[in-house]
Amino acid sequence: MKKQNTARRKTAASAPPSQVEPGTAKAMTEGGKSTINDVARMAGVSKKTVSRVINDSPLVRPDTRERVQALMQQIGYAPDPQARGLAFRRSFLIGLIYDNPTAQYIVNMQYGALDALRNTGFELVVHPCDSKSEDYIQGIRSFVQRQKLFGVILIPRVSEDQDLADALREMGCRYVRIASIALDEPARMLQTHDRLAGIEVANYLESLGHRNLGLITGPRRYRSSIERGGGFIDGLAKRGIQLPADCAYEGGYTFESGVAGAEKLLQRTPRPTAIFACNDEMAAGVYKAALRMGLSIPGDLSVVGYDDSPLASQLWPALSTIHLPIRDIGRQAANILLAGEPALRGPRSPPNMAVTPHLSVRDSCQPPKG
Amino acid sequence: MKKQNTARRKTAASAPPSQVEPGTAKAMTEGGKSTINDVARMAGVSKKTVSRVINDSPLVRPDTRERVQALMQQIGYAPDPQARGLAFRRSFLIGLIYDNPTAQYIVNMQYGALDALRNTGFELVVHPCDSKSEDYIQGIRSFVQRQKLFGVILIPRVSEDQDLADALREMGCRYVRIASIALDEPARMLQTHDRLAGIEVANYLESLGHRNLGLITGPRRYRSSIERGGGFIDGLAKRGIQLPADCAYEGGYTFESGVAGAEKLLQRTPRPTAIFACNDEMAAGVYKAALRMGLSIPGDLSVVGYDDSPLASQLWPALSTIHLPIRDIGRQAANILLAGEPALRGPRSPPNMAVTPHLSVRDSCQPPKG
DNA sequence: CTGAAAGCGCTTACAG
DNA sequence: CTGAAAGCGCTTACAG
Repeated sequence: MKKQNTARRKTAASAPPSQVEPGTAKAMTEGGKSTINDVARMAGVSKKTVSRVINDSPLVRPDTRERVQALMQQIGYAPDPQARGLAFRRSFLIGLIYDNPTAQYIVNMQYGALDALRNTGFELVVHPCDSKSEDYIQGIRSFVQRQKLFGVILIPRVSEDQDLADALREMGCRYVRIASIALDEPARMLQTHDRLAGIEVANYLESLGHRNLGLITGPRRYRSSIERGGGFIDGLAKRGIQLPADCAYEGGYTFESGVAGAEKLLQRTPRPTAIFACNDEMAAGVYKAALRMGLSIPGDLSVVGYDDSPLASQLWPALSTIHLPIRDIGRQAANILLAGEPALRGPRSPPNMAVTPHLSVRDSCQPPKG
Repeated sequence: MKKQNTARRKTAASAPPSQVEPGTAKAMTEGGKSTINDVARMAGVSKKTVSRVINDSPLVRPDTRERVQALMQQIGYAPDPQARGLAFRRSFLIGLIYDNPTAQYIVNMQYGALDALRNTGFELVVHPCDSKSEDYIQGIRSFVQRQKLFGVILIPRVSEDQDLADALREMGCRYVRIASIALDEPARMLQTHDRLAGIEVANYLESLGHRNLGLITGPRRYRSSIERGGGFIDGLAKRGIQLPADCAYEGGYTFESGVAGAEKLLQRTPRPTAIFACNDEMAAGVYKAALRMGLSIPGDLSVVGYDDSPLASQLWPALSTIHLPIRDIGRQAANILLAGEPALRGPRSPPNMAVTPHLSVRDSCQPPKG
């Protein structure tokens, strides 16, 4: 057997890649996909050696590795993720866990994660959930265990739940949390720095000359809301403007809450000349309230949103808003999860760099009248 | 061995479910998940019998089945999808394949599919693609084969590609096509009847008194565009109104194309008093163009959209639009895929009923002036 | 650096 | 109706 292997090896090594023995080549083309056994037989090595090549083990002679790799390439062999997973006791699936944010956010995050996963042999499994439900962590737990997930990506608001993170860690499940501040160790975090963006909005509106400002935040239980609104308030304070308590309204990140918030804020005397809504949906609500009251944007009221969703450029006038590179965030999150994974096949996606939100200026702001 | 099994069986059968032998129970709790072997041992049957219970084979005595089922329930046993998949030569994954429609559409479709998949042991893997790219079918082909997908759900525009459907059929991969008309046999189709919706819009606007109408369609290569626009034209014709050729504009389902289309249409004499845009994004573009020209909605111009995206209710005035039960469509599509699958675990989702779009009337239309 | 044996947790023939 | 054997396509110890 060993002799035969050696003999075959020589044949294969001296022959150009296109001249594989016809019989063997046929055996693999007709039955559908080829297996590790086909590769081993054709390369004249044991399947264990092929396995080592697949998994980038250093314990393979360079020329053996090259030969096997060329052969795999040639016959289009790719290891079966299920078989590999069964032996590894884990799958090659990555879960994307989220709780009801905006559709555009989710879809872009998916695109980004898939950018990083392309040609790695990993796939993305989506798992929406309801973080307000009593037993949602149990649902995630069984999802992770049943599928033996390689890891999960956590999006706000679930990413902010420490109980969930603890549960995952206890189960030995890798995870990355996408959140506005560092809630976890760096290897498990991707920060979006929402506070900086809030400060930038404050600076922008102050520099336009606005002194009477309004703020519509998201729900208090969202860390992002606290950071965005807090950054705004701090930014104003640094420039000598104290935002009165009745100039901040707690919204719910929904269109309707934006309408309600604007109606409340615009009744105040003096009337605010600019409003920062902590997401675009609420900013659209501000548009509705203002237009209904006969106020023009930006003539009578400047508005700034957050997210740069498609909505922002589809409103009229187009909304100035904080742009978040969500797709890139998704890519980086998946990258962090895969970092140091030897079983990776194919090229890696570009390296990670700090994520920074920035203001995208459109047509919804101008200096206040008079 | 056989005797021992019989003896054990009696013990287990006579003991209440809560009194499993401590030793055995412990063996399964400590090591993490229990396997088919644990269940077999504890139930005093062979693993093959347990397998039969799992797969709902009729070749099991009712009382044996019940006993095994109770035990599985009690110890929280669930078969490993990877091992099962390896033996079955297919996975328990369902692919959602789509090409760039609106985010809300995709996300709702995912929710719907997951509604049907909940507690079935199947998971949803997302796979966006680019149907304009030369080799996108090859990409899908390798995705399907690599993951040995159980089946795929095809969303417009990829669902309309006959080459893709042929490729999947040839590979023996189940699929469901979501499309406006019957492109395939019923077991592989879910119709959305876009033509009916187009007719409904025509009837509605005609009944309000509009006689000068404008139409902004999607791209010609989208079947949905042809159906929506065609239905509109036919509906008008049935009521005695011929839509002049220069009153129909081919858009691209994008905001910008809506702006461009409206600008073109509104230059015409007599000016249209109502415009039907074949999706909400383009309708938002019509808003922008009209407002910029100083026309009020609905005072000077009535507008109808299609999709009932969040955008529709966030515009001001709120947009009247065709509502599509997308989540339900997703659920039904997954249901069709799973139909007749014996390996299903857990309760099925509600049965399928015809999907019908309907007009959701809001504030963007009124009778024409004068 | 390389390989033969055993095993991951299930299932499909094949017997009874 | 039930079970023992072999196998799905990989990997992990264990030898050499």
